[in-house]
Amino acid sequence: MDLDLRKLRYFVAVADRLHFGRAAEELHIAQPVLSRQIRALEHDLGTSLFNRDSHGVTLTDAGRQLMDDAGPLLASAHAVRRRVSASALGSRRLVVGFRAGIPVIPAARVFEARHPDVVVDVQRMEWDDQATMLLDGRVDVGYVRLPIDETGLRLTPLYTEPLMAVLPTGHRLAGKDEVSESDLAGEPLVWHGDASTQPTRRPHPDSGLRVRGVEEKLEHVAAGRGISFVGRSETVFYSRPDISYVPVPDLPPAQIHLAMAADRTSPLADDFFAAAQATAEVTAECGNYEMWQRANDAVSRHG
Amino acid sequence: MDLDLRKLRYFVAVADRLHFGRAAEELHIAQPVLSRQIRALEHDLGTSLFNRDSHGVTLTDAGRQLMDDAGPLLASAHAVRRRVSASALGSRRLVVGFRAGIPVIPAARVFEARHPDVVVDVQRMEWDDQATMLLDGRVDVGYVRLPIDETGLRLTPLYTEPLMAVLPTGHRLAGKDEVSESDLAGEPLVWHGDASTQPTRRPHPDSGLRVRGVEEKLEHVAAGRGISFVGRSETVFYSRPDISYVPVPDLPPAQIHLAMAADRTSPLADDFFAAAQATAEVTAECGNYEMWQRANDAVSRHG
DNA sequence: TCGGGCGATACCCCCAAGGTATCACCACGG
DNA sequence: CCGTGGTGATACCTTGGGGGTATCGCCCGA
Repeated sequence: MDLDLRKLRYFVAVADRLHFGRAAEELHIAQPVLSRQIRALEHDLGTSLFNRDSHGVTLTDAGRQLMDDAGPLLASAHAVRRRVSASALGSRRLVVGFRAGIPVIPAARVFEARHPDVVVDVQRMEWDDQATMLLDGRVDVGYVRLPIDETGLRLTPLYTEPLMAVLPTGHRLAGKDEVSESDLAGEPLVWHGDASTQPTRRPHPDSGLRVRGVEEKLEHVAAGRGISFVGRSETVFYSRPDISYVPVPDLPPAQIHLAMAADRTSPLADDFFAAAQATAEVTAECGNYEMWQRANDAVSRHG
Repeated sequence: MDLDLRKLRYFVAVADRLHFGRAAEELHIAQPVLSRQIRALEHDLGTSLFNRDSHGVTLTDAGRQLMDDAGPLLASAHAVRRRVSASALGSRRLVVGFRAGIPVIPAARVFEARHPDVVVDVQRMEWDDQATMLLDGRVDVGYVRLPIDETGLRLTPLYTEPLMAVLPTGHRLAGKDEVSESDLAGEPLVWHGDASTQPTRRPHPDSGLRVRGVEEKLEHVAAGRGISFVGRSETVFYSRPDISYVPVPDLPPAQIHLAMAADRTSPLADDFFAAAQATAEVTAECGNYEMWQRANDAVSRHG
């Protein structure tokens, strides 16, 4: 009658590896049990999900369809459990996710003014888990950078910011007012999974270093292992003496969106949405290094 | 470990009725079983979901939260099962839902030109099930009318159409070129659940007749039991001699959106989206009675 | 031809979901 | 003040399914 989420989880494990033995090991159950559970799921759905050839295990059409759907469904179930647990503790709390460089403070202030009893908790996200964290309820609402798989999400554009090249301070282009993409054509690239900071197709997409967070990226660039790109706001919050940032005006700007799980209704999250949209200008301006300099200059002149 | 969807379904039954015995009856299980299952669910979630006072059963905060989330989750699970079954049959088929008066043909033609092997199936929806049908997979993509609860849905605006008053042919205003809302202020109203055709607040919202489909609405209006409103396109597809339609320019127009479940990824549905957006103009124009008259006149002149 | 890898089968145990009978509690009427 | 009916919880039984181990059947490569 009802879909069995345990079996679904087992199915995902097998479909990921296309190998019953290793999937069973991963799930900490015996292989025959897994075989039987998958058979039961197939019986339940009235169709076979795997082709068991002598050459190995492959997905059927139905299996592929189930694979597409299983992830979001399991994530939703996880999110439900998480939210119920949270509301059981009576916690008036909103978890806001953000990508590196995006300040949550402006919107949080406005939000907390309207909801003095709610604590805004922040949680940094990376390119490869921003969607998952929203879908499985680890964050209630998040500032995300495009591109993102918007399956199961509700996105609202907030603002854009220009991209900057990340160069070691000693680099030949380090002092320039701006560079073009072609100026950097020959440089080795420190890859970030986030395609928003991947300008155009490079000849060898798997050559060079792959990093996950900004700090690692900067570390590699500072060590001279390559160059990279970041959104302008990151230059404010991650400034270091051995790194230079140079605008690259001919690259399309990075898009910052606000996102939440599409299958939810939450007055708190809605109000945070409103607060974030109201403060989008301010939030964007926080990423403007010139603005901070002008402000600092004004203070020091008056000091 | 995993949420048990059967227990979740049981929970919804109890929460709907706030009565264990009747919920058990509805579920076709014995009442003690239901009590035990709910206890197990509460234990699993680590919190109580119901307050069992001597005065009856009420939801706790956690229970309310779970109630908000349970419906969409169960609908998603249902949708997954449905889609897997469909793809098991190898059926290249896309089910398009539509509200009364909205022609699917223009978009379907464009879509079928690109996917000759896919059959476009159509399914009429009413105001009260349009969201559910999209969420539980009975339709893959749908033309919906606002307002709609967009939880779990992805909406794209297509076009708007003016509202028309529905009057019996003998009505004092039946022949007019247009009427204003105030002209109709005293008339009894045939209520449609769909608020898109409910102009402003009426003094007694539960007075008068309540209907579900257009045909029933027209039947009542024709019988002189009241007046009503519809989108302009419905006047084309539901024209009858005993009913007159009169434009009401001072009412805000009805909004037609295209919708699909947000937790899905489907190339077929995406292509239908594209086709529907490309043919939005034509689709809207199909609802223009004047256009059809001009076309008919041209044919008869030439015939 | 034979051994190794892999999924399926056979056969156990045990827990949980289903059932029935009954209890505990409370509101309410006589 | 005491039955009485309604409601959820408890006790106890049966059964199906999820967990395990041992083993088979099959195919492939040495």
